[in-house]
Amino acid sequence: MGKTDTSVKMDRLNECLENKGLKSTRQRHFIAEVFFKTTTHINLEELLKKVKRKMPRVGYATVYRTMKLLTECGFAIERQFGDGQTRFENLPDGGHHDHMICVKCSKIVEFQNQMIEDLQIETARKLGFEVLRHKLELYGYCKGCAAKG
Amino acid sequence: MGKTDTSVKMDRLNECLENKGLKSTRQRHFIAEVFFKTTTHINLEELLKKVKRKMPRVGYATVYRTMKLLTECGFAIERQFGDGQTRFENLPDGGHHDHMICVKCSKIVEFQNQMIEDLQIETARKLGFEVLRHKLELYGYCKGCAAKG
DNA sequence: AATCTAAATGATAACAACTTTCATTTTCAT
DNA sequence: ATGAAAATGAAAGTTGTTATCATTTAGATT
Repeated sequence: MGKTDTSVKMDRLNECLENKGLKSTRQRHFIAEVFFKTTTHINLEELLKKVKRKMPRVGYATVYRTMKLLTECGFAIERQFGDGQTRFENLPDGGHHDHMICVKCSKIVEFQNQMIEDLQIETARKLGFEVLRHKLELYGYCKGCAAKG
Repeated sequence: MGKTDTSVKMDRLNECLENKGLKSTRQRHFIAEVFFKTTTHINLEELLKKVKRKMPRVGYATVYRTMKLLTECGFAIERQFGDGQTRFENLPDGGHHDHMICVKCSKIVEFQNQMIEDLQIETARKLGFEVLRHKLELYGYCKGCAAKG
């Protein structure tokens, strides 16, 4: 068994810090580590809580700044699902994906459809736009909630 | 020449107010009128400014409440493009549309592609989701900005 | 037309999430 | 070990949104 996914990311992060001339601190490392292990769309409050379990003295500002850094370095993606909170998600290994959000139970399901992506680029091109990134969210009822009513 | 688009909407708004047992006030009428005439994705601050030009005593809260009402009644759609502000857009006559946002000059272009919409519904269905509404935003360079570099 | 009552308004306070500031602590090159 | 530059943590400041409350107004009822 080789290196874990998280430890590979940690190496890449250290590299990134060095390139930017930033210092390698215990807090940054630990916050990044905790974040890399998440699989949900976590907000700062929740992430801070997780971090504090092992490093109780860490403040909100440090988590905020670290996530800003991880976003800049391309490790995290910021998402806003309309509830007024910014959520962070790990850059998915399997490339970009989109989201379906259940308006009843708030379940978030990820999906990917290459044909939609291609059509987006094509549609944009016709209008003279060059697409860098996009955001697609489907709101509706998940299987369970649709069944109930 | 018949009724203007705005005056038709005003009639429908009055009907809607009556149905809800709400009062028909000068402020509500004027704010709605100003909003109906906009073609951009306006935020509350900007809308308030426009309203104050003719009714200087109107407060932020009234504009806020009126837009909430117009959204409930289906006259306006709330949009969030990630800059931390809620923007309002008139319900388009030609049905739903999506947005392309230039990351350089902030230009917003609207577009519509039925095939993308169909694919969304189809993709969702495969995952047991029933789509009520969606949000699709393409971020990139507009014609002008792409040309400049 | 005057009166009444519930609703709307406008000023302002409260709130929530995000961002900055600054004194203190830590990293890391010397 | 030492010192300069950067990071941290606590707290204050921002910004946009929402709620509160005394006053005003719409519209029904005398």
